[in-house]
Amino acid sequence: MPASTRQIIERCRMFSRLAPDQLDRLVGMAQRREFERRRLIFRQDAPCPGLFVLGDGRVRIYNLAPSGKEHVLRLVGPGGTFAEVAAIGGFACPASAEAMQPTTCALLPADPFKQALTDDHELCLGLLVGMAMWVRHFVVLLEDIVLRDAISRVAHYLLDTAGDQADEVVLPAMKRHLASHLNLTSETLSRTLRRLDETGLIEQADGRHIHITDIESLRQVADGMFPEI
Amino acid sequence: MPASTRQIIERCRMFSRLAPDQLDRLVGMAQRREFERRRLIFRQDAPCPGLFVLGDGRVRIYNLAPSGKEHVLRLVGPGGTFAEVAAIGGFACPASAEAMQPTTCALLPADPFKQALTDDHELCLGLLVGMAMWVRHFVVLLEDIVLRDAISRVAHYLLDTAGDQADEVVLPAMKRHLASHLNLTSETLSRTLRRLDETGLIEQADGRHIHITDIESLRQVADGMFPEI
DNA sequence: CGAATACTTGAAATTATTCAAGGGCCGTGG
DNA sequence: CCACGGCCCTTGAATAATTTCAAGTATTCG
Repeated sequence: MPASTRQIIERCRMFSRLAPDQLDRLVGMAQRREFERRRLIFRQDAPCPGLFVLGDGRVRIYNLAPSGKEHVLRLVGPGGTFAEVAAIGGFACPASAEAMQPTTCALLPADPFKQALTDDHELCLGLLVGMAMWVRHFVVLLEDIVLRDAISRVAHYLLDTAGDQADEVVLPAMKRHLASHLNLTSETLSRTLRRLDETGLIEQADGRHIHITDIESLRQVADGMFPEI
Repeated sequence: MPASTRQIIERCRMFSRLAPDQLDRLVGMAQRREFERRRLIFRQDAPCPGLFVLGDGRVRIYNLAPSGKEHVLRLVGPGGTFAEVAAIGGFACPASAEAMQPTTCALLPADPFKQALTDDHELCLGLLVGMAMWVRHFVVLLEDIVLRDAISRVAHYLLDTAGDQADEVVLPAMKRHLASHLNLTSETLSRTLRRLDETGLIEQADGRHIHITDIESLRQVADGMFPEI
């Protein structure tokens, strides 16, 4: 059963602190948008249509270099948002977005949304805090790419994606997109996972599932100490 | 003549849209902080003391990997702010900060500043927009590092730093810090600048000053087309 | 002026990429 | 139900970009 536009907005983490009538206002301006698998949602440098709230499906935010190389900036899942920054700042989309699966979104158009921000202090405050969290996540990604080598990056990603308790990782995208996100080629990611598997730190069940078998050692690898065997 | 704490806050780009009484409130909570050259302002993972507004001097925001490698995340000049994100989000400093020159700041302590954000809608809105700009700049940096090779990165940095009209670049930090910012070693930066100089796209006057002699070609280099000579 | 630090340059080493080819999974259609 | 074609993933070998190491020169600060 597909989520209603209201449900999409209510379930969004960015809006979890809002009061009912504030939510109402957002629901009032929201436009429902559906995308089939592989459909382009918006293109880099196009005017930003507004803030997208993701209900079902998955979206890949990516950038293309003139050379043709692609970088996956974010992988957004249900409850997440995208194009927030461009919608708020009023500039063009800094990246492209594509639906990786059949996807349902609520679109909060840029102008009414900015008006709501101007009128509604709570909304503004909530978004500010939400954005701060987002920036931190982003800084971590940058530092990962710059300060860690391939194997540390992959180890850190697995630990981060598994969450605090779990030792089971479900990869949220094709490996070549994950690789691009971590600034690796898919070949390097493949080789790196094999090394981690061969040294007994993880087990690659099927293509999408990875089991962490030695979390302590994996943490050491993430911190730059690969145990020489 | 050193700027007063009030002047520091009035001249800050982030607060340029604020009305006088809103500025007053910030000035009221501000603490003046001075740092000598090379002095650590705060350390990565320490509790965030608040939002720093930079009056005079220069500050380097950087991160250290366990391996010892350093990455310069930002170079902040007069009128800029730092530690905004941690102050707003209420988490620990994601990086360290060091004064590169004798530096004067106004510190807006985290708790009163957050209170001001809660009370003052204009302030909140201004900061939200300011932060959106900052995120965009940051995304550009990440895409630079990931999608461009060394020579394109340097060319792009020079064009960006020169501004729209000017063809004169004044480097805001030691070359090894610039190199780290662009995720290069200082050796690679040195070699890259020499290549650009030898091909006649730039002229290295003295250590700190670079003159752009062929802006069109430099743009092409930034877009990944290095003219094979 | 002198010591410390920053910058440049060349040669060697290394990591990750590129190129090339084979294997595996999945959905479609017979 | 099985065969076919397409795409994704894996693996190995060769390549290339950047780093590291080492040494010398220039600059800056006290």
